Amino acid sequence: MTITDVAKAAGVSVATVSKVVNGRYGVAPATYERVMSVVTELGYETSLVASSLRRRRTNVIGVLVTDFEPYSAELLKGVGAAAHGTGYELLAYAGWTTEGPAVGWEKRSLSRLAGTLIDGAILVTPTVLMPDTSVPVVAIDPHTGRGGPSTIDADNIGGARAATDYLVSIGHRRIAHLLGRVDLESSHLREAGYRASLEAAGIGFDPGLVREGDYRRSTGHDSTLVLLTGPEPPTAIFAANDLSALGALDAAHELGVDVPGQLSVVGFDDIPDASSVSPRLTTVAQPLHEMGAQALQMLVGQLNGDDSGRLHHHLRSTLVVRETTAPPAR
Amino acid sequence: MTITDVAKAAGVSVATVSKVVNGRYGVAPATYERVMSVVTELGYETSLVASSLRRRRTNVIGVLVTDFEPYSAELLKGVGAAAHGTGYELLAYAGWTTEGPAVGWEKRSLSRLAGTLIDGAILVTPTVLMPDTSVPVVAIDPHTGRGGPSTIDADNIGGARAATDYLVSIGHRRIAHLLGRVDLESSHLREAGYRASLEAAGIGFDPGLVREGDYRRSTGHDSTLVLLTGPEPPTAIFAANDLSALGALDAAHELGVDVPGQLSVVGFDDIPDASSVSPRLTTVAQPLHEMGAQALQMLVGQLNGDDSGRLHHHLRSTLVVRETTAPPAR
DNA sequence: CTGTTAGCGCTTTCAA
DNA sequence: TTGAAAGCGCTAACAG
Repeated sequence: MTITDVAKAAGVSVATVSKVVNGRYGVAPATYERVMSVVTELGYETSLVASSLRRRRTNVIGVLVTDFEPYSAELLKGVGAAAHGTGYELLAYAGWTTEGPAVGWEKRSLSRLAGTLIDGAILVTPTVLMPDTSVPVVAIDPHTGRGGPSTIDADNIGGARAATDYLVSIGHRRIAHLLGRVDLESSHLREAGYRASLEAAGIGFDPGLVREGDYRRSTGHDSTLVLLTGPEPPTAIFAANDLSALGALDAAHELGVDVPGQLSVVGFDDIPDASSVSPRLTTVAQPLHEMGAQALQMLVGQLNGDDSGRLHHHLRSTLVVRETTAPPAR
Repeated sequence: MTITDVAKAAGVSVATVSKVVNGRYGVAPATYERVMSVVTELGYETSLVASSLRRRRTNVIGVLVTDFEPYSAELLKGVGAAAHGTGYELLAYAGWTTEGPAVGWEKRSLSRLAGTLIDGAILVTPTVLMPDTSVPVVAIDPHTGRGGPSTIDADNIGGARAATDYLVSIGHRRIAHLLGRVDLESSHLREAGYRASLEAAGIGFDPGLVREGDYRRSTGHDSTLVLLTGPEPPTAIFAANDLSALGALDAAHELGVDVPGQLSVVGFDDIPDASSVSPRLTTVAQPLHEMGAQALQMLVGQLNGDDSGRLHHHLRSTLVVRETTAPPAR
């Protein structure tokens, strides 16, 4: 079902059909009617691909993610809600298909889509700096806070500080940390918050208590297994995100370690699963919906030419105490 | 940054670059190296749009949704998880931008994307029957169970029956129902389950207790307001989905009606919000992740030519009793 | 082994 | 008011 089929059926040229479909001037009313009736009868819709190749704008905004996991799904809801009434449609693209290295996926995705399919992009957790992009871009939880595109993130260092402070306040001294993805700024900031808290409490930093977490459930699981079976296991774990915290919970369960009786666990993000697992996860909440919504608003602003320059929005993060934290067993 | 730029920089023809990039035979090693070095230096990636226009396959599967709301986001996670390792990339498209009628949105989206951008599509809650599609299609929670494409859904009638049976079992007699989207089969089935339960319990059907819910929070809210301020308010509400159930909770809260003390509420779907609101929502859980995963597997099967014909998978739904249900006040 | 050419579906000048 | 033709970026058939 192409424009050529419609043109043939209506007995006019392809160009005329294009004009009718796009509401251009210079078409006789009778012709307009005839073409339109054929269009509705055949159910023709202009191909996004073909028209985007020729045209400048598509009115489609791309949300580029590595994967559709809980974190990006939450952001997506926020982006989606904010997109209503803006006249833009949304296209979410998961561009990392296990082949090749994850680092740089957003460059590939953006190159493949920008300039043609999408008018602008929201990059979720991009891993590299992209100085020159062909379309407006807003990054959520980016590699680095400055120099690149406009960014949105939550208070990573403050959130991590609050989480660790809380663990200290209820009596923990041996507090482990599961690192995030080392290619993301958020990961370093959360570690920094963790360290700052220990230092403020006068607790010496023990490198043996810091392990990779990678923001992934399986990695969190594996590292926790190592931690708990070591000579001097921690009494609490602060994981750089909820997914790896859930992995820690998995490992504790596997070893028969009671949470929070023998081990406290704190995550970061507050994805939906955090409040539905049992026991419910204590975590640092980021306003994910709002972050998505603000990203969309910033991008639409840029697309509409509100030249407000590079923006960097920092949203608040708040500790949510649930059921995976308790004073250490003595 | 187009293929022409690369060709120019490498001093070869566009066709040669294409061959190198796509790993075709018939390129001298020296040429290959030179072109490749230019490609990496310039960071060139082939445009998905342009290549899809010319080529047959794109290795991209489209997930077509009206909107990124909790229900479709959960499905998306399941689809995403199942897509790993299949060699397909995922593209989720939200095609309904408030302009024009919602009914038929999937036809428009599919026409715009199919044949060029995507090799196959997963349609989430499609509203019309689509007899002839240009690409393989799997529908989740479709308009109608038979005759169209392959489908996935959960036990709607059994779930609704279980929900209403439970309300009856704890003593409710005046049980209202918030309808779903009338263009979806699931909505009718859930109403049928509700009615069957009433009949089995010997409770007369009262049309005044059935109101529109539309699967939306705001509609659920409005209808509940009407219900609760009427002459003979219900003691329980079975909403056709969680979103409208949350709307009912909003309304009850607004009127100072205690849930579950003065009003019981049951939803359907078990979206993440159901277990994180307060009080936590009693609901009928659908295995959303699994539904998404199965949809992807079915579609990949079709794309790979496993001609197993039209499939119709029915998954189980289970009542999850939480905190919004209690015996009626006397 | 390399380049020329045609064409995917569409929009947009520009002539007729 | 209409249509012919060029071209968006790319791939594939075919010459050279």
